[in-house]
Amino acid sequence: MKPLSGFKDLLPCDYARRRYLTEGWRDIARRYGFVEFDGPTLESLELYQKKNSGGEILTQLYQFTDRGDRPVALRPEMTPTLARIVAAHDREFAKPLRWFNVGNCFRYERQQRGRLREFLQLNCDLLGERSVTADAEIIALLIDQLRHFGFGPNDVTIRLSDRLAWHDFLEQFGIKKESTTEFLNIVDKMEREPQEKTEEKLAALEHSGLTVEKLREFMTSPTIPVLEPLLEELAARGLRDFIKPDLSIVRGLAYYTGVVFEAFALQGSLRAVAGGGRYDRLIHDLSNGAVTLPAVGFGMGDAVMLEFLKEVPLATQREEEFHAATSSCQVYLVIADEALRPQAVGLAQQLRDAGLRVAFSLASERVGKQFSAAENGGASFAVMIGDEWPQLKIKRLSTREEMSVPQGGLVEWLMDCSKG
RNA sequence: GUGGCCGUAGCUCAAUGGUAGAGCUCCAGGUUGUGGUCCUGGCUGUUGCGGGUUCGAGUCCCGUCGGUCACCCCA
Repeated sequence: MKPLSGFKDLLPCDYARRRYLTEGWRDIARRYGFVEFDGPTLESLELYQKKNSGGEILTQLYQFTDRGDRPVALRPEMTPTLARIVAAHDREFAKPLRWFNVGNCFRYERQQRGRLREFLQLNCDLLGERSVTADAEIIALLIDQLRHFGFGPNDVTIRLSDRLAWHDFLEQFGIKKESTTEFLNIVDKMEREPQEKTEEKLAALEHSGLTVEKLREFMTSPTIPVLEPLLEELAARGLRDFIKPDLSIVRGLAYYTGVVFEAFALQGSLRAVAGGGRYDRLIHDLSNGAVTLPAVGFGMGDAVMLEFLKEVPLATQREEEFHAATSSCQVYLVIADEALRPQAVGLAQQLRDAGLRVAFSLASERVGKQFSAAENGGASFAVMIGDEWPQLKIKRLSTREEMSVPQGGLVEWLMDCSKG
């Protein structure tokens, strides 16, 4: 029996990789004062159909009717759940809210490398602040997440856009509000489609005097006025190198109202590793107008990140250092004389009480095999318990150097070493 | 959801339609207390699954499941 397509069994080595990722996510989110929350994996279908998510994501829902005939869906993303929770508890928290979540999400789509049907996503959201400082804070957090894992401006870039720029543009050319989504879709596909196709689509739209040339001219203009304050603040943080203003980024989700951005991998097979934007109306709409709370946030998926980590040398190196530091065993007790097993387990207990990760052979085994097991488990030290008792021979496995320590001083000796 | 490629031992892969193999891993040894190299030996398969063609199918055909790439879109 295999797991379903798009779902994964996580063996210990897979889970170690996941832990590396999620511990990094949490660490950096907390540096920005973000607190972790969670919500249900299963939600009412209605939460996603209130014209909030919109587009593609609705066709990818894992949806079904539960035993009580309720239409339900596994969450495809965290934002609607967050919006629902925040709308319900609005009065309980001082603003702004800095909330994050690491949770599994589900989308029914064809699996590919970096894309699964169940995946883990980091979500960071800043709620209750309308100004550009919140946008900057969120984007800085996103960049610091990436920097933490060893990615630099040559590995990843934040493509930044703003839907407000497009709203002005639409007005200028007399394109109706109802056609906004359709128009942004054309923009989204422009760089992937031949010009004739774009012209054709544009012609089908009601407008006054808009041409592909004018559209292109607008998109390639050297400065985008609405983005300037945000760019300035990011520059003040020293993060400007990561940013590439790009009006072709419009994002698929319907609820975005202002700034939108995507973190794009420059190395390897170009992919979006994270994405987000401002959604000032979602909470208002979801609560039927009861709560109005501007918000900005982003999501970052584990499947893409774990692939990306393998493609950038510095990122790979950092991950390996993590795994070395968190190996399942630091100290391996080699029981050379089976008669001393009681003393050995006593030592193991002392070492474990002191917080060290300790392993030893459970069966009588040749010394060579025990050293092999020590090596295998990633131990830094092997401690020989044998003829020398009550002296112990300690061997540093990386250098093969050996030293002698009395059994009473072992804990202290190892604690000193593990500090250094 | 659409199209292409792939599926053989735990892993990576061989095998002009004619007896299913190699390397790595793993296990056991290389005389009684030392691991990452070395030497010897050993285990492992309903060739993803189900049909069909054929004297004979891992190989050809159909279906199905899984993987992968592109499209779509995105985490």
